[in-house]
Amino acid sequence: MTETQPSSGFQQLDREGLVQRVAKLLSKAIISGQLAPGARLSESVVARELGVSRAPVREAARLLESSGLVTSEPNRGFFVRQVSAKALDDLYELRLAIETAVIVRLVQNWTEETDKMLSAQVRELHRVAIEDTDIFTQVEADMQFHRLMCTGSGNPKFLTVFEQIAIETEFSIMLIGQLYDDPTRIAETHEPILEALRAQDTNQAIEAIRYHLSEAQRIVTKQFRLLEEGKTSI
Amino acid sequence: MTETQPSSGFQQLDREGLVQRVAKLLSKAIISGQLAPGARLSESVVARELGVSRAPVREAARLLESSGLVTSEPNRGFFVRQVSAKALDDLYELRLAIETAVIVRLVQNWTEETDKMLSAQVRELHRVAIEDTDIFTQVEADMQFHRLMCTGSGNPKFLTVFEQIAIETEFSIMLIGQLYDDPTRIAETHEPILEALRAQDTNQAIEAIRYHLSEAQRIVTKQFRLLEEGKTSI
DNA sequence: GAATTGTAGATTGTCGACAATTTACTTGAC
DNA sequence: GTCAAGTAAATTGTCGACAATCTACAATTC
Repeated sequence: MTETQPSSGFQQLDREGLVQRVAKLLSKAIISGQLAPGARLSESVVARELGVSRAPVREAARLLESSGLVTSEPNRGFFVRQVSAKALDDLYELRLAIETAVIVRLVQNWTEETDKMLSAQVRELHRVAIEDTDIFTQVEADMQFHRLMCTGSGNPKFLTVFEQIAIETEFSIMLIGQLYDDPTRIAETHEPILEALRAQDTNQAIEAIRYHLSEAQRIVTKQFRLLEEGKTSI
Repeated sequence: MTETQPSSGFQQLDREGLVQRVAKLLSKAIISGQLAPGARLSESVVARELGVSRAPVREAARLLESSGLVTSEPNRGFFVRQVSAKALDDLYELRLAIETAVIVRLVQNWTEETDKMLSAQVRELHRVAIEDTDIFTQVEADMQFHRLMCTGSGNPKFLTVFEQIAIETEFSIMLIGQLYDDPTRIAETHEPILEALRAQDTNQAIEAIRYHLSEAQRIVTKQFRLLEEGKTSI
């Protein structure tokens, strides 16, 4: 309707506003650990630093608040979220609930398309495990697999919730610093999930995701509790 | 630490900022149907109407966006969310996933306190069903029961997600206008849930919530699809 | 007449300034 | 020395104004 042009593959150029750019920068800064948990997020400082006014910074901060990276107290401002081991456990419990439901639907809605995407992502997981040692890339690839599952489920609400979970998970993992002793091991625990899905075996897929998540949780929380012993709160 | 006073039950007075008040007003306006779905949410109009500047209105709108009541398009502004029958189905599916997980934990964490709260809420449900015919009150009471379940689960993440679900559900129900043919019937389907929880019977509780939600969904979507036939989109 | 281009009005995006509130420090009383 | 009250600096909350962008309609071309 709107596009009647011959359309010679022009790629949509960045139409994202200042707010989203600020939000992206801030979340990178937080996730990468430049801004320590609990640290005050001064509007004026951030604004000055980025060369913008406070208004877009405020909006970006509100955005991050809704995605769980920062908290806000009235008349006191924004703070980088504190994460506790308990919160991490809670997060994984929520994640299991969501992803279990996702799998049920995913088996119903299984398509060639989804199969391809997930297979490719498993290969990607192995690639980054071998080639790349950057934690951020590894975690991102891991999350992308689960994100694709949500997308394939056909229920966009699942993706919405997962997006929040993903941000918070990444945040926590980045805090720990080094995550996987053996990245290929994580890549491998994704395979049983995909196989069970392909075989349309819901129960086995659920079992596989349960194992995968509990493995991830075990590794993460172990590291995390180690960290917590040092500091009073992380 | 901060409270060393004798503390003779002073109720915390409104320390909520202008933003939250605007947000509350807007969401009331949206949920009550004053602002039709799809309608533009003009910042200047709202600001003028409420006698405030645009800044707090913008922030409030962003808040509502994160809770799913409004959507935003860059450089075009905010719009009241459109709801479809499909979206409602998706919402109930998500809700089932969450509440099932909540029940599992709730059985583990069962306390006298929780028992009391839920019992009282069931009584409240019956009360509003008989005395009050106001839909908003009825739906609010219904939601409160489920909110209490989330609180009692001990996992605050569940409550966070449910809060969003609740807002969107209330929104959809208000759109329909008249919801329950028989409000006492809805009140009654809460009882088996509570009984199963009290008996620490996880499976039966899950079965009960599944029945309750599918009942609710059936009623809501039936009404909804009826409405959708009239208008092209609601 | 249909489609494209140009233009005016309205709306959102961003800004700098002022008011309200909090925080950190100093002062004073016991 | 400890606690309370008072005060100044810093920070957030709100505002009105200007710039960038979109929308709708008029003018122009084929």
